[in-house]
Amino acid sequence: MALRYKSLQGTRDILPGQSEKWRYVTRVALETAAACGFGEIRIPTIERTELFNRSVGETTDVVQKEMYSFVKGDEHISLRPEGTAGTVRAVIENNLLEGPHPVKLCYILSCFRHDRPQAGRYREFHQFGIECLGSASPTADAEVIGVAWGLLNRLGVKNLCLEINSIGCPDCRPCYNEALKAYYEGHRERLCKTCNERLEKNPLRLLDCKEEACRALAETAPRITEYLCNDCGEHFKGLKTRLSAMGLAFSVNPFIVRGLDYYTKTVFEFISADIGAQATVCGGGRYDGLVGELGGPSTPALGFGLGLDRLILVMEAIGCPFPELPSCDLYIGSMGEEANVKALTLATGLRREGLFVLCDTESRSVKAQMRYADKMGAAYSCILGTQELFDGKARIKRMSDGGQTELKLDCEAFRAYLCGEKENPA
RNA sequence: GUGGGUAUAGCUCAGUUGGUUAGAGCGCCAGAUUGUGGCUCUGGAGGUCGUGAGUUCGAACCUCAUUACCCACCCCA
Repeated sequence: MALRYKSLQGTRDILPGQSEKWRYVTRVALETAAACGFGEIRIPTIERTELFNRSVGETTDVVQKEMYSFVKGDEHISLRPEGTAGTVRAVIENNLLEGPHPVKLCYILSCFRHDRPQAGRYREFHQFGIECLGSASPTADAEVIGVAWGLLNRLGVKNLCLEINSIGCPDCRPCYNEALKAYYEGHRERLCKTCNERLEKNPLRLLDCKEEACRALAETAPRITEYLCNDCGEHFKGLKTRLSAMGLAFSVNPFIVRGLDYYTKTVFEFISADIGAQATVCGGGRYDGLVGELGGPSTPALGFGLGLDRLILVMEAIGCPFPELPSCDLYIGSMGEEANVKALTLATGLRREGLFVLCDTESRSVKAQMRYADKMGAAYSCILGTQELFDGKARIKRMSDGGQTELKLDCEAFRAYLCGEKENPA
């Protein structure tokens, strides 16, 4: 069959069977955040393009080649490529910083980036994120990382590596950049083509190049941890102390730099070995300059984005348990018009009592109806015909062993029987 | 944006050196004497072999192009 319409490249449908996993993961995420005081915020999918240029960074790949942007009237608009920019905009616009500090928010949203899709990378992808604004303390950093850690633990994801780094602040990073440039200048001919270009604009990026030669050079490059100013150094030390005290295993990876321009001081990633090359399940860090940059009061802040698509891939890869699907309590089959109406009214009454009840809509044979009940996984079934209507009684059948019980043909009798059986399964 | 791989039924896949009406398993629908599922048996529906050209007497198979998917680069969640 030639399909007339297909979903766009890099987008996908999440069907029943899969969607329950998403509901479970998002519920646990919001609960975990709520327990640390993060309230849910819902923000628009579209914002002014300028907002992302400003926050994510004019020179980043995300802004330069991955944003879905369009012009409507005289407005330049983009689908959000991440959640932090819109959240910070909302915080400023709604004066949340006038309230108690820190301001703690979380969200579940989809983001859009025009990348080439591959394993764990989609053009529309989903994030759970949290943002904590108004605290400069390493305690805030530890708490934010702790939320991601707590969520992963509750979901049974125990095999991610937490890697942290500090990329300094406007006081100390320029010195480090200079040191990096000086180091690499002497090795230009050994660097790959893109790294030669990166050397001018953003030397930090040379550190996470995957080319063999570049990696070798990165090994002996100056370490940012040795160039941090006193404030950044103390902050990083404070974070490590707190993570250890919380029992979070981490490693310092001096090669973690992030692709968004707004990060300062702490950056971190949770990395999986089970889902292919796109291994970062959660990434985040501090962005002390962003609120001011977007026109708000100068405010230290940090947050993370956690990729739900990748998280669920990891959970499936390592066999994490998901809650069982609700199962059908009763299938009510019927023969003939009158019985069909009776089956529907009985089902309606039982559903009102919270039971999961199916009934026939196709007027199929009894055999076909029973097959259907079996395929739907009904725990009990019953067939209504003229005899049952005449007697005011019907036999209900336990599908697991075929045992039958006669019941009065009314909602209360069925409810009492089914609930009794649920409490004391045979 | 750059590479590599793949494309046959709803799903997973066969399809011999190019040779008649293109196959299996699973799934779906139905039947196996009266109104009862699972196991078994039988039957049915469902494919212009991703799309478009070309080579050939003849193409699912060979060539080219194109699209989509998968994987990797890049980037990041």
